[in-house]
Amino acid sequence: MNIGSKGEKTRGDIVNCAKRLFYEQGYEGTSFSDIVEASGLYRGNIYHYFKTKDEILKAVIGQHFEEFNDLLVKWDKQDIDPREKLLAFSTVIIGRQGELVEYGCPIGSLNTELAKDRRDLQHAARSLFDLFRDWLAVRFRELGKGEEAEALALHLLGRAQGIAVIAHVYQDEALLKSETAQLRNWIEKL
Amino acid sequence: MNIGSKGEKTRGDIVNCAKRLFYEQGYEGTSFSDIVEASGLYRGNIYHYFKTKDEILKAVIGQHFEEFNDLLVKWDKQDIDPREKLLAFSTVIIGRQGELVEYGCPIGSLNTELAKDRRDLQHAARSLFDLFRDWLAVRFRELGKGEEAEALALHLLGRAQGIAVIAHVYQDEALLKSETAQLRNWIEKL
DNA sequence: GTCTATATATTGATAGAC
DNA sequence: GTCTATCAATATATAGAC
Repeated sequence: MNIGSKGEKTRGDIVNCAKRLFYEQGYEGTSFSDIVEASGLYRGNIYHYFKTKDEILKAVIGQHFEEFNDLLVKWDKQDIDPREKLLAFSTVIIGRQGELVEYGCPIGSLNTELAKDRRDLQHAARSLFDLFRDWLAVRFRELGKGEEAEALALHLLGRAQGIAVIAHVYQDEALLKSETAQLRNWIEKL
Repeated sequence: MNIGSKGEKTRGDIVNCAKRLFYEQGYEGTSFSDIVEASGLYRGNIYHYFKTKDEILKAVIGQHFEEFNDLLVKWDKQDIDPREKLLAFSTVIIGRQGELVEYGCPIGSLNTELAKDRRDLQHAARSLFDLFRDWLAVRFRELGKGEEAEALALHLLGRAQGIAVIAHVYQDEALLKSETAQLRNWIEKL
């Protein structure tokens, strides 16, 4: 398949469509027919690009990974100190407030769903956590945290996940903001 | 239906069976046939007690509520100071370490799943969060936290959820323990 | 209250004409 | 690469004899 071909566009349309549906309805909660309807394509057409629904999910996870990675690379190119980068991370949480409150954290909720009964797919989804964990650990090392860096990265990830879960469960934007402010305060005092 | 009748036992068997399956496989991930097989009952027999699968889930949520409530009442009857009670709460998190690492927090993962596309059922599941939130708020008020009490209760709930998500995603008991120790430390310094 | 048989819709997936 | 038709399995749910 050539770059810029029609096929590549169609494939990308399928992935972006599925990415939104999986986020809003969950993976199991989204049927193949949902993807057919939302994309406006024909069933057979989608199966031409992806042999199974699982393959679509893997492509969706790859798409998430690319987007988040681009964001992290963008921050790294900016000449700001590590603490500012950590604060930028904490801001991502409330970046799309409405979406997070309505559908939860796209990474956390996907992993939580898949870890129940599709651990094979969860291993793929976990790569999204790894991406942030590794990036955060480097930032903490730059802050002089040395051996603590890895633990601090996981701690920060956990704090962010906890905030996302509670804000999602209670559909509460104010709670999301106040908890995020506390997290930013924790970063600033480090 | 009379107390102690055979029907009540059968009904209880169905609920306990479904409770375990919903926890281990998720609600959507558990089929009616799974409940039939695991309980050893006949399809029609189960439908005799519950009109729909949703009704089974509501009964399961009620069962969770009763068990957690009994636990909180038990703690309240013990003559220990509020801080000790908060520490007891933090210990519940690691109470069944293996289970939490393997299947996640039963309350959090259920709410996260249902919030995606079954918000009606999630409202029922949220009552489990409310149970702990209210109990924690009273404990913080007893600690003299006044108006902060409600926010502290939600903060602690979020911290616990974050720890559960990360420990579950990474299947890491050591992480669960170290993060819980940090949380206990936070409580002791309050 | 127990047990069997079946209805009906939806699922993910395939075959093959164009 | 597009489009239609359909498959086999599984889902929840129901009817009704015993």
